[in-house]
Amino acid sequence: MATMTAAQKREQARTDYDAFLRACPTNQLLDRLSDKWVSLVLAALSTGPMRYSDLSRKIAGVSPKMLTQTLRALERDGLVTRTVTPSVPVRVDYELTELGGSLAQLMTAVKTWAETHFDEVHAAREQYDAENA
Amino acid sequence: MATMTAAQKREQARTDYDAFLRACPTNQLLDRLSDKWVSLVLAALSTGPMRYSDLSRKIAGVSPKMLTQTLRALERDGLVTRTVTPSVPVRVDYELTELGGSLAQLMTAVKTWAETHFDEVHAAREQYDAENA
DNA sequence: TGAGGTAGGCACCTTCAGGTAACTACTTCC
DNA sequence: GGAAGTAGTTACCTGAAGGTGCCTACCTCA
Repeated sequence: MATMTAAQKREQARTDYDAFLRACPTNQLLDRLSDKWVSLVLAALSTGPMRYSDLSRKIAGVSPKMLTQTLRALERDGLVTRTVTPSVPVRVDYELTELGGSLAQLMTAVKTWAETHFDEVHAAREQYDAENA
Repeated sequence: MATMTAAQKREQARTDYDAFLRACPTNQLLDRLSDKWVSLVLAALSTGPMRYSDLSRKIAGVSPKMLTQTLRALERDGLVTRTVTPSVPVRVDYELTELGGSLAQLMTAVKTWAETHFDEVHAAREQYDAENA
């Protein structure tokens, strides 16, 4: 029948919306940026190329698993390059591509916003918390 | 003793870094933006004020729980205002503040980047997947 | 000779964010 | 009179992300 319960309609809408979101480039990029480690790796590499172990030291606290996973994802998206030098202890260098560099600039814009407006957000929070004591 | 195993040093570094990240305004903002529903609510409200039920319809698929949670967080950070009109079915309007508007503009910058570079990212992915077949 | 570095891979395990369902209290529409 | 809307709240539950530990294989330094 043509009639659906509200729950059924919501379910249908949810499925459609999920598909829409997965196809949306903005959403996909946000998924990338939102990754805790992606932003840190981008920031670390923005000063120049780095080796795997340099990264793991600079980004203290990252597990080898997540570092590898993050780097692979960035490499797949063409944001970093991975260069293997087959010397005796193998040496692997990671470097931002031009595309990766432009994304890092975007991150800088976010950073700038955060720094200039942080006081306002902080003040709003204190006020809100005080009012809803 | 002054000597620590590598694992202990990693653990220590992780704890320190976590504290550092929680204090970092950029990271806090990224946590906000990275929230799936926050970005959608911001986008929805950028066209003008909306009622609770309008939002839940426009952002199809959001559960009432998450919508409330998201709106409360945004209100707390001073990014949206919540106005209750005590008419007979109570009416609640949500609207972006000036601060929220500036954040929405930042989101627009992200959107623009995503749209202009999506093809490059997509091409890089296809190439990567082809090479690592 | 064994401890640590270099660049990860693999499998298990836990946690918690977010979804689901049910409820409020009052109203209007069919 | 019951179904649906308005604006949520509360309790419960699951799935997937991410952390931990253990492994390779070769090298160097003390």
